[in-house]
Amino acid sequence: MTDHAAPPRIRGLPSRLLAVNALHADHLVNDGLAAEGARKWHFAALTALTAGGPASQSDLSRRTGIYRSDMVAVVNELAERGLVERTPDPADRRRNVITVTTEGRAHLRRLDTVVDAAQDALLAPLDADDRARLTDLLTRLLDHHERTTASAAADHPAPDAADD
Amino acid sequence: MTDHAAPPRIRGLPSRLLAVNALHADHLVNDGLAAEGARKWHFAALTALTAGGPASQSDLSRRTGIYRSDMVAVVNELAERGLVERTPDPADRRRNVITVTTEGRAHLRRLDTVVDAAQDALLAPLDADDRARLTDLLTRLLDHHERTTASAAADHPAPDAADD
DNA sequence: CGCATGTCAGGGCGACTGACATGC
DNA sequence: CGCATGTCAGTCACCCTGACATGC
Repeated sequence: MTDHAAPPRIRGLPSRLLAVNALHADHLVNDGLAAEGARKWHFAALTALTAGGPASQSDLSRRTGIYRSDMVAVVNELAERGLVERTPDPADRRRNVITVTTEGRAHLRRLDTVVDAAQDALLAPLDADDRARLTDLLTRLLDHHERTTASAAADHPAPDAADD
Repeated sequence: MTDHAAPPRIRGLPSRLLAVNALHADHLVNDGLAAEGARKWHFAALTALTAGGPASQSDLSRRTGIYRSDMVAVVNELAERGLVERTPDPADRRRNVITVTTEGRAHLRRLDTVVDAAQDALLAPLDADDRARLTDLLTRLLDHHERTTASAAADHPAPDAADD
């Protein structure tokens, strides 16, 4: 082979490494979820609801990092499939209270295994120690940038669970 | 504060950590480049050209990870601004040979400092050792998945410089 | 012939911005 | 009054799939 591979300058750029790896990770997760007829947002919303209890759409938006405007469609889809219920909040008539159904919980259980499998495929080349190191480093990065971003911004949710 | 933060289950998912951090990184890089009137692709293409020498658009596509179909627009924009030149290849009349101009090199020098600054902002919370660790882990992940993906796929470029 | 190149047309998804009616 | 909520409409970048004409 000649010398025309991608320049190391660009290959090793942290921002690029993050982007490309995130792409691969996304494919793994999306492919898995697609097999169950779901997408990242369904998983994120169901997880947030199961872990944090019933919530308004705005709450859900903040918990998951999905925009309020996009949350409408997500809840619609989940509701159509009977995975959540959307009922008006008697205490605050602006709100809908979103609740997971029993089927929703069952569905989430299946999604969980699929997502776990994807994480495993993603991290395949790393042993347990390296996985922990990577998670730790990424978490520290995230915390830092969430803190930094926190000051600005009013409408958009704290980038929380933009991804699976 | 109450207990309604994002569920740890989702917060700590490697695929999500990658996605959210990649988003932050993208913003940093894009904002920096925007100040110079450029975008990721411009930087990627100019870098590849400068490092690897003149190339056809297909070559460039393979080097950078930008799809052939999208490369057209990138080269158009760079050419309009006089940063590259597109000349027919006499040896193979299907091809255009793309060459960086002097202005292109000067421009890239400015982009380089901007991108470096973005990397620095991105990695701010990590010391030199941790940065090296992170880069190493991400590189290993990338190598693994490139190898795995390599078997399939014909048309699309090896995901190389999809970012910045 | 099969294969590569440049080009265009277009789909799909996700991030993101407004605006607006309703209700607090 | 200002502010939050749910909703709709729509932009933009990126990822990705064809298809097609030309030339090797």
